Amino acid sequence: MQPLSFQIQKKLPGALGRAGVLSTPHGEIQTPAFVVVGTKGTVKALAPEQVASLGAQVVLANTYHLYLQPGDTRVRDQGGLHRMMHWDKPTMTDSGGFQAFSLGAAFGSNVSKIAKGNDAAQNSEEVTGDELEEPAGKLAKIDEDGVTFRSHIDGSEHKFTPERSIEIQHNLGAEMIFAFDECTSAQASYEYQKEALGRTHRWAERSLAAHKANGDAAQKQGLLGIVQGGRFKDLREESARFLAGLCPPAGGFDGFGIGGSFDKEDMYTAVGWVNAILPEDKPRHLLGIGEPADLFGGVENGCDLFDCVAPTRMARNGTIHTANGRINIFNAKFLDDLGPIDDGCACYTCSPRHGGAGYTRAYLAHLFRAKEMFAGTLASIHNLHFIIKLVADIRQSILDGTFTDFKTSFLARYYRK
RNA sequence: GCGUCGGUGGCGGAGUGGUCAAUCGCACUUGACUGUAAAUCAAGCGGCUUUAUGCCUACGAAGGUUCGAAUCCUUCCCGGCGCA
Repeated sequence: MQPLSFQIQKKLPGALGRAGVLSTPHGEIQTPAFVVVGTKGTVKALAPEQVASLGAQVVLANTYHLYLQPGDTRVRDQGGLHRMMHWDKPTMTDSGGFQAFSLGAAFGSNVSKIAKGNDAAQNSEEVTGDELEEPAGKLAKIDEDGVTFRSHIDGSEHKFTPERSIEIQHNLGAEMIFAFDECTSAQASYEYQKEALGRTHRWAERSLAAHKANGDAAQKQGLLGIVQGGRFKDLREESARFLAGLCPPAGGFDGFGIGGSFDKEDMYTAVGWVNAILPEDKPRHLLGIGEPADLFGGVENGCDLFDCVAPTRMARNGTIHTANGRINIFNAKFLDDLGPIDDGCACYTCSPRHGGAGYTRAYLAHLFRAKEMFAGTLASIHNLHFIIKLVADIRQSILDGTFTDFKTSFLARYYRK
């Protein structure tokens, strides 16, 4: 009995994209879908009912964070992630592999997992390996066995191995869990990416073995293996082949994650390299990606699921998605703007009610400047609605056979200058 | 009226003879944010330009001392407090 089953409904002609349905023990997910991030067992600033009302189908929490706080056994003893946070739809947990990056190579710097322009290692002669660039004070150290973290909360030391990550994820109880991997920096050299990839593959085998060793959990939770390889075609393809090879007809991974770093310019191409190789009948989750253009590119190149902190983080920081592009609600011009946040949007924040229009830009500008908590709530509702609906609309356009037209018109409007 | 303390950039508040266009905080302006270390972070914030170890104007006002003053002296104006 497999915990996850994936049915493709319609494919995008001449491309890797598809619309489908992913069945889980907590219900179905219509794919492509945007997964809302709720790192610590809550989508920041929102009640679960609000998250559900936005059309969210899945929430992703984080292994490292919940292990530290409140502790995975406490989550288990509260009935698991669903019951603890009052979310009865599907959930996922990330393995903690991203924290190997964010608390390791990226700690104390501005490096993103997306390389832009001159960020890439080939343009930086300084970067020849992992050690040279590592910032002082970083909180994660990687070795063959796993990652040693110092808690960002109290500095205490903790070690994650593949086996430990899976055990914690079993305790948390999401129906989709991830293999423990090493998320690398976009600034890492080819040599380092190759070395890290080998490690990630060995960790994938260990994660899979640890998962299958717990027969009870393996019945209820699906394990997704994570493809790495940075922005290098040969490494990405090697990774996809390796993980696919761990999937005999009767077992193996229940789906795949595509993680790590990319060049902004050809992220979609890189995703396509991988998805051309991964088994077609299992879901593919593009980890940590959620810009509108990237969602189109990811879907077109065969991804079914996306999660990203961007909608909620940007919302809390005052950047708001509109059909005509992003706005920064802090800009002085919005202080007296009595117009809607995003004309035509149907979210709670934008919807007319009480005999009037939705909340105005001027009101949000005020709430943000006044540091009122409701600002983050209203903006998070809007941004999440925007992105969730975008992915749902992309899905519908695949079913309708209008994907290309939809993509062209949406992007032209959103990114026009 | 007498005494006393004080008047610094939008606000609060450092500075008490040179390295001061003036620490810092707030406010303001603009950016950034892609498996959340993030309701965070970064830059700017007197004027001008050839954007510079540049020029000008500035620390209540006016004079003065000094090579040099936000910093010292004198007078005036304004405010707090105390005494009448």
